[in-house]
Amino acid sequence: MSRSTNPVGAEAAQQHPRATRREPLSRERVLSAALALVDAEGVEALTMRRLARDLGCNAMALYRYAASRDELLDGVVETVLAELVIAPDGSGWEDRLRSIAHEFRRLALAHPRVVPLVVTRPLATPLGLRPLGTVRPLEMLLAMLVDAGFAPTDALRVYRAYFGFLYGHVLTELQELVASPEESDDLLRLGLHRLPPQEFPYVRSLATELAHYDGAAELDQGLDILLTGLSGHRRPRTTVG
Amino acid sequence: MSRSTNPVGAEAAQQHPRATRREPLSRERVLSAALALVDAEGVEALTMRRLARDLGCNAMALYRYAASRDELLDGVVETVLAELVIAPDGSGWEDRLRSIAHEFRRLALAHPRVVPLVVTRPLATPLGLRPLGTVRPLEMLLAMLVDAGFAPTDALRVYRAYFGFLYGHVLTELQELVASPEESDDLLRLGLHRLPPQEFPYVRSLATELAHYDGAAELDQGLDILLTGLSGHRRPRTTVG
DNA sequence: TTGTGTAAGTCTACGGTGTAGACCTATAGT
DNA sequence: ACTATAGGTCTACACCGTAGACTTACACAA
Repeated sequence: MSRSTNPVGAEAAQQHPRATRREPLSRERVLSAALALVDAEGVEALTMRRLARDLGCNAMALYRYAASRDELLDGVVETVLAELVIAPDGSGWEDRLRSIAHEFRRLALAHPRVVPLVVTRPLATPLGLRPLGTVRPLEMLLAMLVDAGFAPTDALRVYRAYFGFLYGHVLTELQELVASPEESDDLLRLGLHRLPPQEFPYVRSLATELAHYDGAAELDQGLDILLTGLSGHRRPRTTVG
Repeated sequence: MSRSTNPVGAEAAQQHPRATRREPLSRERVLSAALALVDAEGVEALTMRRLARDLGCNAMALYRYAASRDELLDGVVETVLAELVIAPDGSGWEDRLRSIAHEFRRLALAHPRVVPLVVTRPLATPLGLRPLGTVRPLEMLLAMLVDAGFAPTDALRVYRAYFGFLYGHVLTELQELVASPEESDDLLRLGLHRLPPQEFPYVRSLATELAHYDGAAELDQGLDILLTGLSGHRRPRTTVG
């Protein structure tokens, strides 16, 4: 964020609406407009000129707040991830992981067109060079797990298994897109009628199950498997009652 | 660089283009060149003009073999996924899932820059409208699981959990990118020195573990958890072995 | 032979893209 | 009053995907 005026002098924040045609730009305003645009029309719609138009400014003005389009995309990811609230203390680490997982799923469903960015952007950038907001969930989860009694190394392993599972679940759930929601026939809704019947008998026969995916339930089942597996394999140093 | 390959003049009229006409284009040739380009320089390097240059033809010629750049990307995904060999019968479903998982991981490591496409492209297209080569693994796994005694509905659930886990693992493993492989210090290799120490104590302290990720081992541990979990929760109709 | 249809590839052009660099302009600090 | 600077604009460039018309080369019927 921009460094505000020093608290030494009187706050000179007198802003005259005359001075600026519209309320002034800011990184936050730019990023939230960018997120809105991606949510509404997808990543490819986020161009500098288009975003500038939405904000009522010149395209080049955006470069004061993001060094490039790529950094803009990173900023969008950061903005979404900042919404991920880590459940407060008071419950065991398993319950907290459960809660965070559902929170993450909620975010993914709220911003489905950002998900590709979330899972993909980190692949291009080494950990230490990523936007801080992207690394923060990792740090917070490690802290939580260590706090719950895990040795740091085990905490990292749990984190990896857990977040990998989470990414995978979200991707899987979002893949169950319906081609034409208004269509009543499940086969048609998913476009499955275009698959050669003799080559894809099972996929076609599972049209109904494919069309109705209870993501929350499936997430819970996965968490059951994962958490009991993690508890069984490597226990925290201290038992958390 | 002359017409040495085809001395007979009967059907060897190939003089006009500035570059010597090599063997004719084909969808396979185009896609394999596209894959090579993505492997070498990343997705953003795959432009029509650049690919055409690599193939020694005009950019517009490519449209005879792919309707658009997007379809080209789908083709690249299909090409990679076609390499995924499903283990033959003779072993139990759990062993086969294990083998396929390692095969998938091998592919991901062999084509890291294609992975974003693999996990991301399906999000844009409903199941039935995807390239057939993309749906084939789903069909094959369903067939295998049903063959192993699962009810189709359970097979689908297993598939979802399994492939979700697989996607997640691969994404997680590929995220452990080293900024500068030649650097000896783990902290520096991952660029972790740029993280504020007081805000990211755990991430920084785990530099060594982050830099040395035994992906195969972690995959196996995850598979252990997943498969025992799956066996425990929903059994096949008939007991195998 | 000639004519014709067709597939493969080329050329040109259009509207769009990210962004470098020069420029403008209103304000803050001296 | 002067000037430095931050915020925003303008212009320009190289590149992008691709529509549409054009050029071939060749198979085959007459």
